[in-house]
Amino acid sequence: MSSDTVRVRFAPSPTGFLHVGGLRTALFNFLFARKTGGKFILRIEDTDRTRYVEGAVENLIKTLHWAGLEYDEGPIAGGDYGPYVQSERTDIYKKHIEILLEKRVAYRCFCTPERLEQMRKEQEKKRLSPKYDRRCLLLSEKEVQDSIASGKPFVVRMKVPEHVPVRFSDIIRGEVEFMSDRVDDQVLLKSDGYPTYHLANVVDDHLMKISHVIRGEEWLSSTPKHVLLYEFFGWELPKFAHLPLLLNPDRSKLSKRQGDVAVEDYRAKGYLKEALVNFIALLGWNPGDEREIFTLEELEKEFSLERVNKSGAVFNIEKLNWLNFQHLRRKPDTEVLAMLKEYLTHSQNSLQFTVHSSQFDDQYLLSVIGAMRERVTFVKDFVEKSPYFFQAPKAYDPAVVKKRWNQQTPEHLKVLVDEFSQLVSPQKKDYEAALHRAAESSKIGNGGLIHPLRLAVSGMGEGPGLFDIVLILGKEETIRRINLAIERIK
RNA sequence: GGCGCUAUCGUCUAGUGGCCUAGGACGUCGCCCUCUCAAGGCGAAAACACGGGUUCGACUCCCGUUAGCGCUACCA
Repeated sequence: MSSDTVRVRFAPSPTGFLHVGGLRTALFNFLFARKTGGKFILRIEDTDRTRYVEGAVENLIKTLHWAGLEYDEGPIAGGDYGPYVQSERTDIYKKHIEILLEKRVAYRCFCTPERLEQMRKEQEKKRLSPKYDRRCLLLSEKEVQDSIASGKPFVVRMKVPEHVPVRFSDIIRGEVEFMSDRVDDQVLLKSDGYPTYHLANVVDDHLMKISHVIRGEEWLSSTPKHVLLYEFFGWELPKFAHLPLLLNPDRSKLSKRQGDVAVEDYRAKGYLKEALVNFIALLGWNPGDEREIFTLEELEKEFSLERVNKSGAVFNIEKLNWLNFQHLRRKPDTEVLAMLKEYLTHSQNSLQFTVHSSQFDDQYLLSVIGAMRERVTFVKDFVEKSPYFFQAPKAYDPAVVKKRWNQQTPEHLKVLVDEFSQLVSPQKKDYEAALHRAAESSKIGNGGLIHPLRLAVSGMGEGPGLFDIVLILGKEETIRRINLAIERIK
């Protein structure tokens, strides 16, 4: 490229949902663009009509937007180098195929898929690496013209030069070299008139003035084909950076079967975009110091390709959970409140809220958030880990009953109810003092009352400070629950 | 099979020849705090794949072995 402006692209093919590996590739491209003041471009690689999925493009854009990775040029948004959807650029590819044909660095191939398959089988039998045998390269000009005239379907293949080293420099991996003999005469234009990835990719990257090709490591092996194509056209090579793969816990390439791979899945499970972005940024990249928690804005400032690793990284859900916890904790109350309300309205059906009718005012929810903040990883945990703030206990944890509840407990709690009943607009310290008085008059330790009370109001043996719970629930509800527990726990 | 890439605690990683008796984080375990559970604090167990070189000196450089992964389509 003549200018030194950084232009990078994320070029997914719309075959379904956005894969977390794809999001990572998109993120690194985005961060590199932001860091260098360059442009981040979205290009849709939909040249395989058989794999096209309805709505996939919209979903891709939606998911990228959710993650905060806004593109500067691309479908819908537009830009000076469009269209950004490859299926709308077929004329461009055809024009470039003509150039290659003209230069004799590409040729038409009339071989049928059946013959190709047969050929491959035989090569495999002889333990040769499968490679097109160049039969159609031997066709005379007349034979070619006749075949075209007779309407025989054909593809266009690149003519790979024999026995020359193909070298390129990868920002992450250094110098990489392949011998051209190992490179197949790759199909560039399919018989349906659509280009293959290899052609479309090179043509578009050049035409869109892409300065850095940042993509997954699975593309490293086909890069020689691309390098050759740039040479054929006489174009300057972009810089390459092949990112390490994301792996399953068993170190195979990240896939379904072993968990969720769609960004949508994580979003649906309640993961914050901040956590997911932070997590995948750390998969293959690190700042060089000991910081772990990053916002997207911080990543934009810190990122560099030089600090990207070479080896694959296992997608470790435990750390993602921890990051979700960290990012959730850092959110202001008002934001958490909005998320909690959103969650509550969507889960109304499965829960029967019995506290304070079915509506919880902001003040109430805010106090629940304050009490549970240190104890939740997901927004849903506010309800799942402390359901007692939303409904009276339906059952009492048997293990806790066994440990904290004895024959005298109901008597002691009755004394406590008396003490609580006399309180007027009690504060936390008032409940505490009342409990102390009740314990004293029953001649038991505070713990003998605290634990049963916790069980009575929450049904479980864990949670925020007991007096925080009682204060949040309020005097009436607390007394109601104590009486309920006395009736129900035997 | 061929070609290519990779190789530090279970996992993510720091480390660019002496600072390494290898640092941090997640997870695990223990202790402290404490009405419980968390959070927090403190601490523990836990790694340089192997073998050769190069060098006064290798986790770091080179070679080989092994292992893992990727590619090997008219898919991207």
